[in-house]
Amino acid sequence: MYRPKEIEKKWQEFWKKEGAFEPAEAHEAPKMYVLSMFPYPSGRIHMGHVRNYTIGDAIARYHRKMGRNVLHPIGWDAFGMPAENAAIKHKVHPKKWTYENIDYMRKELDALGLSFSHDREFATCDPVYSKWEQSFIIDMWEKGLLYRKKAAVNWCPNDQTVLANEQVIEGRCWRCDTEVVQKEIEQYFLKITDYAEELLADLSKLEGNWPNQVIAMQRNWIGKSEGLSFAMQLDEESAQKAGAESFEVFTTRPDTIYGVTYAALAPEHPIVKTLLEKNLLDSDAAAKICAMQNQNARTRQQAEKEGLFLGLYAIHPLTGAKIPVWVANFVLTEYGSGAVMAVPAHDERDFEFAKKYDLPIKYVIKPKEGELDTSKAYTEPGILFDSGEFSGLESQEAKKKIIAYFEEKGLGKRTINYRLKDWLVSRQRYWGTPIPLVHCKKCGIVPEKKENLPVTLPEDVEITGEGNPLELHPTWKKTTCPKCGGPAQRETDTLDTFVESSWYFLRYTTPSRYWEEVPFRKEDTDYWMPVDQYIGGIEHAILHLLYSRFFTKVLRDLGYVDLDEPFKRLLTQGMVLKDGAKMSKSKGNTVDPDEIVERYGADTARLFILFAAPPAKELEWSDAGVEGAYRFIKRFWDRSANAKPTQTLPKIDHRSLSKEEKLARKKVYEALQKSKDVYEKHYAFNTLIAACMEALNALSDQKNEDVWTEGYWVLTNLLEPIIPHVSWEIADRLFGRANFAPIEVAKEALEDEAVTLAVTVNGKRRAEIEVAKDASKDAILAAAKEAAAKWIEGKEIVKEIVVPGRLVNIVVRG
RNA sequence: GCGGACGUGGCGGAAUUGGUAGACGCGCCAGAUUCAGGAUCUGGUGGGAGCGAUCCCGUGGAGGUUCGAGUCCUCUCGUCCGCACCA
Repeated sequence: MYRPKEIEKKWQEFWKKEGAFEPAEAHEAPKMYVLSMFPYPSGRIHMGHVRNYTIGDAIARYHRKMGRNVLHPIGWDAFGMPAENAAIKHKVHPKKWTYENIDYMRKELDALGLSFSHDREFATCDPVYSKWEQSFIIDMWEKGLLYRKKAAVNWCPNDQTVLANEQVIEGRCWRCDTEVVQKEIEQYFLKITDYAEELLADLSKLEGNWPNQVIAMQRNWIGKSEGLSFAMQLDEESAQKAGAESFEVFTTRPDTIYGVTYAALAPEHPIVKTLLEKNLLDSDAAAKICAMQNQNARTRQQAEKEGLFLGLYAIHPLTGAKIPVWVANFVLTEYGSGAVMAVPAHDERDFEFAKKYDLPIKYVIKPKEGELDTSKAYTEPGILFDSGEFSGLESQEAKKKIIAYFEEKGLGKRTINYRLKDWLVSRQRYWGTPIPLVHCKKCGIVPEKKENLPVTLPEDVEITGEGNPLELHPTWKKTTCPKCGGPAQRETDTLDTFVESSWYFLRYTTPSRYWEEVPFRKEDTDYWMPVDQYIGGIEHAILHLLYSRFFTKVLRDLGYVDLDEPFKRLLTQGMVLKDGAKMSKSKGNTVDPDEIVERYGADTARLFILFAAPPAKELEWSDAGVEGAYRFIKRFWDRSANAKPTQTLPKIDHRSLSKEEKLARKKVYEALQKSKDVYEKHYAFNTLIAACMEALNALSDQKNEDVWTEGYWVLTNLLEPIIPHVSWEIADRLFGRANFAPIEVAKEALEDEAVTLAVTVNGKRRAEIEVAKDASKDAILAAAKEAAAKWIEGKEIVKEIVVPGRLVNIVVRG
């Protein structure tokens, strides 16, 4: 009788007692670092976690059984706003709430039989973790990679904090979905833009090992574009009005420069501000511009193109023509220089704007073939005309020559622009890593001395949700200046929690007893890094994965690691759906993992999740499917009675077996052969499970005890990563687990002496023939013609094709 | 608009370099067992025609390459995801 509860409890206790999953500290055996993204301790695990950790666990267990030194750690991404929200709502301290959640969730994960190293477990809110994070932050400050500036930032009015660009989804807060507003405050930024080029270039190293989608998303996010930037000179009168001689513009289409008929500034452009301050625009115009400025990013995106003439004229740098200068709502202040040269003939946006305000449209590029259609913008490359000395050139060539001309004459220069912006890392929240900086009236902003780290959070705080508790604390921020010793104030901002998750994978490489002395040991990161297989949700395609790549490069340049990229292979697992929608509390379509484990056992939950869909695809929850998984395990358990205990793989004389016995062996070894690709290459666990099911079905059609025994020897090995508890129990009873090691494929079991070939006539399947494995082509053809006589009779045979082991195709005519 | 993924039975999904489409599981049908229900076991199950051996049609659609296409090429329709006035 299969009793999952007893078996699972037994082995979970055994694994714990034995410390069965701690990696060897010696750096001798070939290593395998398998990592599922660590969870936020929200309170309870959900099916997404179960899927994430089951996939990682299957991979880790496989490699362990193959004799590799496997690092498969777990930890807790423990800082963050939900803890504060819980504090506000339930009057419980964030620290208490967080650590209690961790204790509960650890039990839930253990109940799934996940083979984690528990020695290396930590929470990112542990002060001993903050200590090193603060140390890195100080290094970055000293290197100028962390800096402070006043900036218009994304402010979430609900969470009372700033958000990074990456955390604003369609104009709303990524966490609470509140509409984000703009606010100007002093903030800390990490200079991720210094690494834009390398972050972009190194994506090509990840190709083939990371999903294309993630690579494409990061490329797009970094958003590199090359072109020409130059100064548009204002005429004398305009310069006086604007209080500026010129303004900078950027274009990726210098080949269209002779088609410039106007210029457009962003509503926030300094020249526009000056005009407003000097009251040089009439009240209607001023009101209109203010309205544009006050539109948030989201509504502006959807708004119709709007603008107005500023009464200024610029000089075309090549033709000397007078170019009217407009303000326009479609010009983004944060990209490039916040101003554009407009070429309505060859840019859709400029065209739309020109049509609306009746501005001239001048075509200067024509297609290589065919007519120019002047009812719309022609945005493709082509041949230049009406472009002075550049007329007749192709776009590509003209771009180069025009940039060269500008550089030669000192008018402008070749420029690369990125969409990526510096990472805003400060948060006005309590439950985060304190930024280890001190404000001194005399010395300015000074880093805390490293020997004083960590700067820890005060515990006696009241969290109300209004303002920053560190700012409001009566004494915490009072300190002395690390430089001059005078009175000073601590920085009260804390770090974005994505900083913690940007290096946690390095921490795991070093045994916990060193954690007080070092963030991680170089010898350990040299051995373990990069992570061989990283597994997590696609929602981290940009945020976490880009920040981690950045941090790795920074830590490399600071001398901590010798590594360019942290994650060698990435698997983004699909969502878990119920009734076609993502499981969520608000939709009320969740399935509680604890209930499934309680009812069927962890092995059933794991089997169902790995069988129902390949890991990268969405997985539709099915109660009937879970029942099916449970039935399979029960059969697997019950039929193990057909095998006999042994310490060695039985020797079988293959030739003496019956057809059914041979087929059973074949299915068993086919599954074994498949397992290598599944566990090491494509992770299509569903197909391996199907192969094991076929093998069990085939074993059940015969009665040979040795074949049964051999079958279980192989199948408990293959299924151990997927359904570990029942596999350990059976393998322990039958084989003393002697089979938990690499197994050789018995080649004779895979080679049939007779093969079945399909006979097709003109590609249509007509018959089947059975021929000896080594039958000659002539013999096969003769058999095929006999079997397909009915379709060949009276017709001329044009061609005969024999595909060994597959089919025969006879092509006839008439 | 740009980028990515994808489209196969009632459902989830299988199908090496092009080589017997629908493995495996769910569901459904029938039978066995059981006091009953449930559970278990055995068999069947793409659609259509026929008593039947058999035949025809079938991988979103239309073409093409090929002895042979779910797989390759062209066009087209549709779904999902990400980014989006980025000059």
